[in-house]
Amino acid sequence: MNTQISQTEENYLKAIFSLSLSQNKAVSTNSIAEKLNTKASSVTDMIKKLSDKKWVDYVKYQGVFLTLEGKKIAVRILRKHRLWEVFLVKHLDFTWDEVHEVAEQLEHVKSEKLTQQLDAYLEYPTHDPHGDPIPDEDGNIAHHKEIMLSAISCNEKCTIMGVKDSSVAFLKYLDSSGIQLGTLVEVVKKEAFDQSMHILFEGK
Amino acid sequence: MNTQISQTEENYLKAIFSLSLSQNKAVSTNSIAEKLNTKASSVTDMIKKLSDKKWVDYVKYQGVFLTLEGKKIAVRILRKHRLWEVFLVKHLDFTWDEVHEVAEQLEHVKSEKLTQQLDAYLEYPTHDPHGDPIPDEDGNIAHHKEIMLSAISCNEKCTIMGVKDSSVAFLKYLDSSGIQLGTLVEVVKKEAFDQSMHILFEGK
DNA sequence: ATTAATTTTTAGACTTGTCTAAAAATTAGT
DNA sequence: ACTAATTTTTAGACAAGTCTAAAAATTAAT
Repeated sequence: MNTQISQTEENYLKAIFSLSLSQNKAVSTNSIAEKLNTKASSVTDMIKKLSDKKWVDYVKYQGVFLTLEGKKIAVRILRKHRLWEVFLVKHLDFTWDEVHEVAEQLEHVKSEKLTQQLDAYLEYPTHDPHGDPIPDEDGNIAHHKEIMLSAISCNEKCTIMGVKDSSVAFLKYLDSSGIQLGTLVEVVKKEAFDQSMHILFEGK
Repeated sequence: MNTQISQTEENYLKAIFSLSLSQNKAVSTNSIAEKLNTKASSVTDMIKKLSDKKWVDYVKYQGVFLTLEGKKIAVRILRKHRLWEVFLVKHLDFTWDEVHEVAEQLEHVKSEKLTQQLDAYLEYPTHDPHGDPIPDEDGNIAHHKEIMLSAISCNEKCTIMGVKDSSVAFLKYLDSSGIQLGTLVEVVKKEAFDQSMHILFEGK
């Protein structure tokens, strides 16, 4: 019996974890397939393996939930991913829109010591460059209740703590607009017809 | 046609490169199998693929040579491996006998920018923690002619620049003896019958 | 409550990388 | 030079992960 987890398995657990955060129902086969750019049939096959290994609870046609063990694994990978992102930005001059694909590779490197030492070296960061919280060694994730900018009403002020859409294009757009994490923003005007908004920050 | 190189292919090229350094004949199927802890039949299969991709010149029953392109790839991996080793020792408190297996994983991370920035961050190191030279961006490898300690005659002094046997056990033995890279050593006595030697350093 | 649309699963096939066992080629020994 | 030992290759099989096409189950719609 193969006792070592594969990168593919890790990616599935990570995807399932992330999908289960935004809902409290079982995660559907299709949503996983979409997230991982693969086919539903491939997902079904993999789900069976993950289920055999007791990392997900699976009921045919109903989708999956992560088990406690599955969640632990997913969080560990998330932790590594975000620590590496911090490293890349803080020490290797990466911009926040460049880190993702490299961190996707680095997160699979297996070494307890590496993760711990990296964490210490970075001085135990609590958030990654996108403002997302970094799980600690025991898997605890600090999360402050975030409010979508779109939910802010007129003339309110707030600080950008993180971004929901981490696509390279969107991050680049924010950069070019001069908006960074921590930027204080004020909603000035909202167009009723398309929900686009005019915001004010640092005088612009 | 698959244009991206796999980790397995990278490991084969690296193995072939390292084997071709210690000889100037074609690298044999068996020696590769031994190095990679696999079977000769698997090596034959892989060699055919590498040959199709023009990374090795292969003549049946004669073994392989790396092509220029194959050598380039191998050297790039070696460079990454050794840069990561420096990082692990310099910044993450790894000892030189711990770095190898982690570097084996990190060396496969694909990002030009990552390698370049890491190199810059480490201030362009020329040697890894074992004293082996780090290829530069163009693949040039600095090598000073090293002399085996066993070739030193009585009462001569020399400085340890690198180690040939990088096995964990041997490195730990050196550590526990207090011998490090750069240690000045003097050969005091050589036993004629088994070539074992008594050496003196820093008073011991 | 049946039919229609969608989602999920199964069945069979393909790729990568591996293995064992047997055949072919090379090298070594006398 | 001819047999023996070794090395290398071939043939066929297997595991992981993926795909397409078709079948089964679920959900939606009238």
